Amino acid sequence: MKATIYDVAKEAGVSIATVSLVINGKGKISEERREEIRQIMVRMGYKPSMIATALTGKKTYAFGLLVPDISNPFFAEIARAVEDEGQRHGYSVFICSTDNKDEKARHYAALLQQKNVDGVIISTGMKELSVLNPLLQGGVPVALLAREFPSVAVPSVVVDDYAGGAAAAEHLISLGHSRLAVLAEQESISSSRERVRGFRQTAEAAGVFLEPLFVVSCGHKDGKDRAMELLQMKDRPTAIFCCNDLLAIGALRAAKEMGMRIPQDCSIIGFDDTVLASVTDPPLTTIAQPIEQMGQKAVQLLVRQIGQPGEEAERIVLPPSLTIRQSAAVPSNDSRYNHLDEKTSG
Amino acid sequence: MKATIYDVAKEAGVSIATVSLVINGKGKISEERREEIRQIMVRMGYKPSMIATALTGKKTYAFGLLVPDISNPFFAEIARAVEDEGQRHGYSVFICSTDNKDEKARHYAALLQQKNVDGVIISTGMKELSVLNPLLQGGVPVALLAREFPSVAVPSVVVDDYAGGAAAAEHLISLGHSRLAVLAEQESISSSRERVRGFRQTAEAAGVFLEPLFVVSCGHKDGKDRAMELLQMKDRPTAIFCCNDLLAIGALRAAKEMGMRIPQDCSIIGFDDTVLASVTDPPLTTIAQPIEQMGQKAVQLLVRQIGQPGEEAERIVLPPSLTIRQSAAVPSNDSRYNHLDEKTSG
DNA sequence: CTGAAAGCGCTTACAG
DNA sequence: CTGAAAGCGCTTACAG
Repeated sequence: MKATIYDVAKEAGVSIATVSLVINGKGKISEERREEIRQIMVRMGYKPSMIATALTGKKTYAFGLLVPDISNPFFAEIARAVEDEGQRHGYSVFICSTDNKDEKARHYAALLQQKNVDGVIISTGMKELSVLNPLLQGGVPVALLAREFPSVAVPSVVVDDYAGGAAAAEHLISLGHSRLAVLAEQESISSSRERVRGFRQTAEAAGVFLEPLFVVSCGHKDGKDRAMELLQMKDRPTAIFCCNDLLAIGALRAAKEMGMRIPQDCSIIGFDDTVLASVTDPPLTTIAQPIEQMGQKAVQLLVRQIGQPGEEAERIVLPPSLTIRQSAAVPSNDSRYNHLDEKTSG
Repeated sequence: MKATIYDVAKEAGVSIATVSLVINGKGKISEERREEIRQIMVRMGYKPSMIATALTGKKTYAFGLLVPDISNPFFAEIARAVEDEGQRHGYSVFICSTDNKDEKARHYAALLQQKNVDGVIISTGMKELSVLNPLLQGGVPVALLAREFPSVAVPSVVVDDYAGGAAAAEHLISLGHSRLAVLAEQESISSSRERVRGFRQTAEAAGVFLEPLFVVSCGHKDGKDRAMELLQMKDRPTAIFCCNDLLAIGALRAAKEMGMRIPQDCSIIGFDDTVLASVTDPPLTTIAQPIEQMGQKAVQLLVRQIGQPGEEAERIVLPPSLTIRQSAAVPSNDSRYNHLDEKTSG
């Protein structure tokens, strides 16, 4: 069997208390003894059992990461950042894919509590408070990542969605577009609403108003269909702002199926800047989220909370940035799809 | 604080032993008492602490998943499959990205052992046995997923790499290609070697021999560069078999940068069939791995081992399948890139 | 049918 | 400078 603290104590001819003290670098023990015991530990291949350590009231050095789906590239990248930063602070992470279902989220939250995790990072959408509340009441530190829940004071890190939407609008308008459309996520997703709001207000400030019919929200799978409807309207938009890259890819496909060329016949701009964006054809111009930084900040918030519970809930807002690739360009008038008047800027 | 078994015992007026028995559905306890105690548990919101449970010699209901990088779509999809099947059996999973570095793998392996996980699924490349051995010697159940380590008897699930390579060759040859190239992964990756072997032998059996210069192995980042070199050779290949989708994407880019059209000027075929494959332009024809099934089988192997240690190490080989999209086609002679004799079949 | 007691592998006051 | 003892929240024989 694996060596326990008793084995090394016996081997060293001391009590387990002494061994415990050297493990934790505590107490006043002669440096010689300390070193001697350390040697014995490595010789015996002794590693303290973290579960015993945890039972004794200390931490489990594990936390949970709730995401909609770990196989979604955005969350996979988030997970990597969280894992690395967690590791840096000594934590392991449990992955929990919820498919954005409150029920699954609740189930995972309860499970994580039973496992006595030191905290949980929530990056999944939640309709109800019923997933957050048990955690909060159980005194489990929580940090929100790329998600918010207005009514509760929980530390969170988000990208400035409004600014992201604004940047998209600015780019499109500077390119000379004036018939703008938006492919949004479900109404319930606050980040998506903010992106649309930023996009709309910035466009309007520039004198470009969004046709109500041109702003549509999509479910998980119907991005392509919605985009196609958009592109089939008369006086169709010359540019589409998509609230995430997956949606943008749907739009790309819709356009391709209709025989349109991107960006000549229609500009498309995405949001997130995951691997996918660099791989599509054409590569996506998109609003980049600082994914790595977001993951890092989230675990830092969580770790701070674990260290000093009851701290004030900080809210970190990170700036997005525009990544220009090739899916957005100056609108052209010579395409067979542009049979309408276009006020092309300079 | 959270309720403990003592709290519910007191509330129910029984001993903690009795409560424990009803928790575990053991012992002979009158159905009324049992039910009464159950009610009390739900009323008090009592959930047994899994860490105490684990200390008592039972399981932690957690296992580790070692992958090169969770943000790599292939492994992200693997992780999702593993998570779901794990969940189905009552296990949570720790993610561990190793970047294919033995040192990181060893570190994670040791950590997982300290955390007393019930097992670990290894899906990361390892150069040395030094990562596997401590686990094996520590009696930690292990299952290999999409990776093998010849010299040790560990349950594993892999795709039939040879057959995958063969399928790629068959497809390309049936399309009429005769100047075939291969973009392989590092020599050390056994699955890649097998794919190349299957590809080569099948081609040769059909009378098509691979130019030695046309078989190159790439590191993590230089797929595009290697592909470009390939495409710049005189008598350049008309088709490239890439040992994973990422490499194929590199080849796609190389071709695009050189002004070549895919598949008209060169056919490209990948391996894996992750999300990426369906998003590129043109969408990738690729050899699909049954990712979900692989993940499921791996956890089943692991769970079986946890249940009955010392079982014989089973090796499960799953068949790959060809997913035809648009990156491979009949070689054309009219391209400016095809200035050379081509024996185009039928 | 149910309780007392030991034990899992640690940590932490408390003595000395 | 170091040890004896209690305790973390459970499970498991062993009695009765």
